[in-house]
Amino acid sequence: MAQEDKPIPPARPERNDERYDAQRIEQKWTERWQSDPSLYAAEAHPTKPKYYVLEMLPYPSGALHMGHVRNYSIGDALARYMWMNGYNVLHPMGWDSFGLPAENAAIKNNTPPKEWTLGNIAAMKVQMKRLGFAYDWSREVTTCLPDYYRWNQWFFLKLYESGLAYRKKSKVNWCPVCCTVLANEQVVGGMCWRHEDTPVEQRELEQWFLRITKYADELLRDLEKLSGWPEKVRIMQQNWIGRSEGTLVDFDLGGTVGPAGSTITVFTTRVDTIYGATSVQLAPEHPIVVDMIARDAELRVKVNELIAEQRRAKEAGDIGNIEKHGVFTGRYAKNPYNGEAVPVWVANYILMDYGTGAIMSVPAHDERDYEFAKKYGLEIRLVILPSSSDPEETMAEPALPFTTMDGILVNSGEFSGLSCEDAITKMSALAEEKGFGKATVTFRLKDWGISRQRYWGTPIPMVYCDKDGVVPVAEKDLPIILPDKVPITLAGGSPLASVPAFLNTTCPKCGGPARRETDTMDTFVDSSWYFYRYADAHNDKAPFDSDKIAYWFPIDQYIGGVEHAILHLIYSRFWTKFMRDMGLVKNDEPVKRLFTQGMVIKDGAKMSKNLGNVVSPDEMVERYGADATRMYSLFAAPPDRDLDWQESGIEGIQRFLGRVYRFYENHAKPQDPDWRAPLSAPLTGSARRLQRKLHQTIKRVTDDFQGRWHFNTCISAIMELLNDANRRMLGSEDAQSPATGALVKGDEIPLTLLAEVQRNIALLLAPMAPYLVHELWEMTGETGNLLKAPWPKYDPALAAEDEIEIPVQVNGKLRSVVVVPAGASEDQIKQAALADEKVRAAIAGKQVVKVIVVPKKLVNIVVR
RNA sequence: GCGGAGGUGGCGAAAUUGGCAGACGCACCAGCUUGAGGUGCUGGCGCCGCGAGGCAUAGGGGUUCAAGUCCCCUCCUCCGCACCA
Repeated sequence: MAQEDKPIPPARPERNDERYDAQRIEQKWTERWQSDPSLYAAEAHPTKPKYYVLEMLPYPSGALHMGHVRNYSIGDALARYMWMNGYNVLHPMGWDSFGLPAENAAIKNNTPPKEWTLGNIAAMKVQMKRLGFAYDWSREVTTCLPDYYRWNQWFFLKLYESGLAYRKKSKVNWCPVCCTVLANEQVVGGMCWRHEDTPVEQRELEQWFLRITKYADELLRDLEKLSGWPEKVRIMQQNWIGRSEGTLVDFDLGGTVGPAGSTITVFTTRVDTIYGATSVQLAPEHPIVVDMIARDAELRVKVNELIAEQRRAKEAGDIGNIEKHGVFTGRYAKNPYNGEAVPVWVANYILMDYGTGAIMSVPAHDERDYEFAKKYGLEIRLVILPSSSDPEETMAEPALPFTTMDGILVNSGEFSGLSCEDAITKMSALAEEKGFGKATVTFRLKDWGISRQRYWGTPIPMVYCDKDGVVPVAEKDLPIILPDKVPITLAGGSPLASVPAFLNTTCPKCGGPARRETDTMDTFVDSSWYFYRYADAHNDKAPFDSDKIAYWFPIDQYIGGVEHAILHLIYSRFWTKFMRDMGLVKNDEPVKRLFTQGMVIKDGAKMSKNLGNVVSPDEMVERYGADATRMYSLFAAPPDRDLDWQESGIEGIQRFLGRVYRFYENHAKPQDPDWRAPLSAPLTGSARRLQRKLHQTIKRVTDDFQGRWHFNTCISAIMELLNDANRRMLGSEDAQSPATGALVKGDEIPLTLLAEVQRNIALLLAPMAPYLVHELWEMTGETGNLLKAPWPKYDPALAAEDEIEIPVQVNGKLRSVVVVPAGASEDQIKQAALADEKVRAAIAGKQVVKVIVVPKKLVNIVVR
C-alpha cells in the first residue's frame, strides 16, 4: 500500500485524491450506531402508517452465508426506503435456534448445545451489525430460550384443549442419521431433507400430531387471497394440499377374513367408470391384506415381496416408476352398482397413505390400470365413449386407455347415455342413498407430526400418569425448562428420557408419580409464529398483546428463500388460522406480500463446501467493505433471479463507491455561501441537462423501489447520473473560482446545482449503502438522522425533455435520427423526418406508400 | 409425465405499454496520469465487411408498417410435484 516515506505530493486545491477507505468509514459509523440502540426502534405510539418488513430469521449455524447477505440486503433496503418515506417501520431479527446441528456439534466438540448456539448467535450478530443492517434489536427473538419456547408450550396446551393436538401410533418417517422422526414435508424424494444421501426408514411410533387437516380447505381457499405472493409458491402449496374430489364405494368381500372386516372401501375420482371395474387392488399394507396373510403363508410371502419392492422404491425416491407387480388373493368383492364379483388383488403401486389404500381397477379408462391389466391378462371393459359433435365419431371406439372426461357412458346400466360429469353426481348420490358409499374429498396434506426424539427443542408439556393417563401440564407450571446437563448420543430414543430429574414428576391431576413426555417439538413450531412475538417481544403474561398484533399485522412484506415455500409458510398460515379461531389475532393470513429471492451461486453452481466455491461474507466485508458487498448483491442480478457471484463484479462496485466518494471530496463545499442558495434562474445548456438527468434519476430509482424491485437498474441509473455529472465537470476545474465556488468554464454548472446532485445521490443510495452515505451526508454539512431524511421527490417538469430524438425507419430499417421539440405534433415530426437528408437519400426514387408516426417514439416510412 | 421459471455480446445483465436491441457493470484493447501499481482518467468494444452496408435476442414458422416482447411448433437449462387412484 501507500509508502509513507515518499514526499507528499503538493496539495491540489480542487482535486482531492484521498482514497475511499471503506474500512475507516464503516468503523466510524458502526461505533456511532452502536452507541444509539434506539436508532431503528419502531415507535411506541405511532401516529404514522406502519410498515412491517420481515426477513426470514436464520438458523445460527455460526456464520452468515451469501444467501443471508442477499436476503437481508433486500429487506434492509426496503426498510430504509420505507423509513425515508415516513412509515413507522418494524424491522426485527431473531434466531431459529433449536435444532439438530447444535446436538451434532455437542457430540463432536463436547460443547453443550446451549453454549454452542448462544456463541454462534453472538458471532452472527456481530456480522449483521458489521453489515449495517438496521434491525430493532430490542425485539430480538431467540427461540431456544425459555421466554420464547414457553409460549410454544402454552400454544400446545391450547391446541390440545381444542382437540387440535392428539397422540397417535403411526408409521413414521425415521431418519437414521438424525435419529428422529420427520414430517412428510421433511422427506424429499425418499431422503431426509437434511441428509440427501440418507434414505428415510419407516417405523411405528407414538407421536403427537397437530390437526392441520382441519384447515385444509381454508388453507387452499385462502391462497386465492394472497395476490401478493408469487404464483409459483401458491401453486406449490396448492399441490401440496392436494385436494381431490371423489367417491367412496364399498365393495363387499362376502365374509370376513379377520378383524379388519369384510368391506373394502375404495376411493375413486371417476365413479362414472365403475361399470368397467374388473378388479379391486389393495395396498400391500392394507389391513384386510394383513388379515389375509395372517392365515395364508403362500400369499404372505408374495405380499411381503410387494411390500419390500414398494419400500425400496420409496426409499430410492422413485415410487413413480416402480415396475408394477401384483398378486391375486383368491377372493372376490362385489361391485355394489352391478352386483358383479371382481377379483381382489394386492399391488405394489397402491399406496396405503393416500385415499383408502384400495382402488377399483378400470383398465379401459386409467393408464395404470390398463398397464396392469395387460400384464396380468385382466379383462378390459369399455364403458365410456368419446362424445363429439360428429355422431359417427362418437360411436367409434377410442384408443385405450381412454381417460378424459369428455365422454358418454355405455354398458353402465341405468347410467348409460349420461355424460361423465352427470354420471359422477348421480352415481355418488345413489351410493349415499343406498348406503354403500358417498361423495367425499381427500387431501394429500396430512396432519403435522411434531414429536422429535431429540434433546435440543421445546419440551412437549404433557405428563403420563399410570392412573390418569395422558395429562397436560398446568398452565401455571410453564415453562417446562429444558434441562442443561443432558448426555447427548445418537443412540436413538429421546435424550431427555435419561434425565431422571426431568423425567420423573407428579401428575397434575392426582399428584401421584408420573413421567414427563420426553420428546421435543419440531422446530417448525418455533418458526410458525415467531413474527408475532416481534410485535411484543418481552411480554411475560401472554405470547403477545392482541392489540399490538392488530396494529402491526399482517406483515407487509416477507422476504426469504423459496425453499420455505411449503413447510414454513404453510405451517405459519395454519398457526395464524388457529390463533384467529382462539381469538388471539384478527387477521386470517400472516403475510400480505411474499418475495422469494434467487439463490447465490458461484461458477454456475450452488455454493457448497463440497464444490469449494463458497464465498465468505466476512472476507468480502474485509476486502471491499459492507457497502460494496451489499450493493453488489443488489446489483449483480434482479433479486428474484439467481445471482452468480463474481469477484470482479464486486470490484466494479467498489470502484463506483470510490467515484461517488471522490465526487464529494472534490466538490463538496458546504462552507461556501452559495451552497444553499436557491437556483436564481431557469437553467440552460449543460446545467439544465444535468438537472434533468437528476430528476429523471430520482424518478427511475423511486419507480423501481415502488414497483418491481429491480435494484440492479436503480444502481445503474445512479451510476449514469454520476457519470453524467463527472463528464460535465470535466475541464471546468481551471476556471473554478474558490471565491465564488462557481464552476464557470464552458459548461457552467452552478454550485447550487452541484450541491443538489450531491445531496440526492446520497439520498438515493441511502437504502443500499448506508455507511458511505452517512459519511457523505456529514461531508455535505447535513446533520441529523439520515433515516428521517425524506426520500427525494422529482419534479416532472424538470425531468421532462425539451427536445427528443426520433428514430426514422424506412421499411422498418433505421436510416436516421431527427431531433424535434418534445411537444412536436405528428405532422411536424413527419415533416422533419421527410426533410432529413439521409432519409431523402433512402427514399429517393421510390414511392412513399405510408408514413407511420408514433409521437415521442419513431417514424416509419413505408416505400415501394 | 404434470406444473413453473428461464435461454439476449467474451461474462453479469438492460430494453417496465409491440416502437433506435445490448443501458449499467465486468473482462479486453488503445491512449493519458503516476517514481511505481491489483491506482486514477479518457476513448473503443455484438458479429461479418476496407467501405457503403448486411446479419443478429435458442431454432423454425406466423401476425404487424414495426417483434427480444404477441401467436403456433421444436430444442435446451433450472426448480417444484409425480403411479395421489
